[in-house]
Amino acid sequence: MKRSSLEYALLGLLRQKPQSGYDLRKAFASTPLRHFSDSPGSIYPALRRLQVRQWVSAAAENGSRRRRQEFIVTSAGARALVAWLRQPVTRDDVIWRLDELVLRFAFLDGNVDRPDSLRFLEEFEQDLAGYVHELRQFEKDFDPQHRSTTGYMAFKHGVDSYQNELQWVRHVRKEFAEVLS
Amino acid sequence: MKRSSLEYALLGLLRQKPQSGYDLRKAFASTPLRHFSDSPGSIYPALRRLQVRQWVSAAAENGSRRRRQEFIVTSAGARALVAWLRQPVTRDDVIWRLDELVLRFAFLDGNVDRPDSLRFLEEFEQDLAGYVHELRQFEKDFDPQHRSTTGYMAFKHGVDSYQNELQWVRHVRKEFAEVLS
DNA sequence: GTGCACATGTAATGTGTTACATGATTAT
DNA sequence: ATAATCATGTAACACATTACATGTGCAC
Repeated sequence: MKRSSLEYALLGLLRQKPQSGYDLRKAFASTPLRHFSDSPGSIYPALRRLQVRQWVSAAAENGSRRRRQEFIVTSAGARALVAWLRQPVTRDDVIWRLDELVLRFAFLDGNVDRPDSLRFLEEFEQDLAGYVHELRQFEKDFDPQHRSTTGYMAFKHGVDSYQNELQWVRHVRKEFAEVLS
Repeated sequence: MKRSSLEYALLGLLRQKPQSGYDLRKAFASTPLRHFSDSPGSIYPALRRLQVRQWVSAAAENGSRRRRQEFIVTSAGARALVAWLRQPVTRDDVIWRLDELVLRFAFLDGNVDRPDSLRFLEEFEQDLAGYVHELRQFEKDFDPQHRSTTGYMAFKHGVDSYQNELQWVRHVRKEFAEVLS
């Protein structure tokens, strides 16, 4: 069940617009975001996996003689994407897969309805707030003497990063809540 | 040459204090930070690799009859760690390996001198500032209509994250510069 | 005497990275 | 003509994850 986030990223992009592997590579290369490699060695095999799983289907384009295949998301693929988006947000997601949560957020639009989006953000905020609280607790308890200075600073910076993330989620959630009411 | 950051994380921790694989696992499990798994399947093989490369040496402990081996960093290992820390910071590091840069920062203490630390921070700030500028540029240029709303928000959030990171680096660099002068 | 923490490992699997490879079309 | 871009792929390699496996010492 646990698929790589690259596969979902491809699926999400293909939902927005059917395109070729090359197009997707360019999207990753030009979009300054999201840490997906534009190397053919990652994207083409991933597309192949999606195709085998029948989450996308390939249509050979013959507009030009140049070889090129566009991928489109099948209905099964769309269901899989929505299921991924609708998954409950867990504490582990917040700790280990924060990037994936942001990716899920990015694809909410057009794939799930507003109540679902709001629920996603509420869970996100809840778990993130809980984790930030834990980190603050840990920060208070531990003895700064035992750590190196830069080590301690790096730790505090980590906590601040999560705090910033939390502020963003709160802000976004409020926006969503307003529009809904 | 490109070693996994897990290996350097282990090396850095072992430099701070010789300890066993189990101790390191506990450190990863209890420290709420840095996304290293505490699974034996990652740590023990990594230690083995370090040992084969002679960056650490294992000393069997026989204080108790319980089996346990402590690892200590060899001089070659220490040199490798320092070489890793002293590497120039590149744009690619900033984009693809930000976490590794923070990890390097955490281990500066006790391994490189202040001028080297300062140089690290200067390069970090430079490259990060350049990248943030690029992102802002990209943000201005592209057409918000073509993207989904949440997609656009996620992008802006990404930029903000980098901006926050930059602020932190600037702040830390100033602290370091003051102490040095 | 049973369960828990200590302590170390291996095997299967999936997947990302890098490098290599091929060929078509367009621009200069 | 030749370089750049379009377009797709494979192979080798390293690595992380997960699950499984084994055994010791201590506390209750």
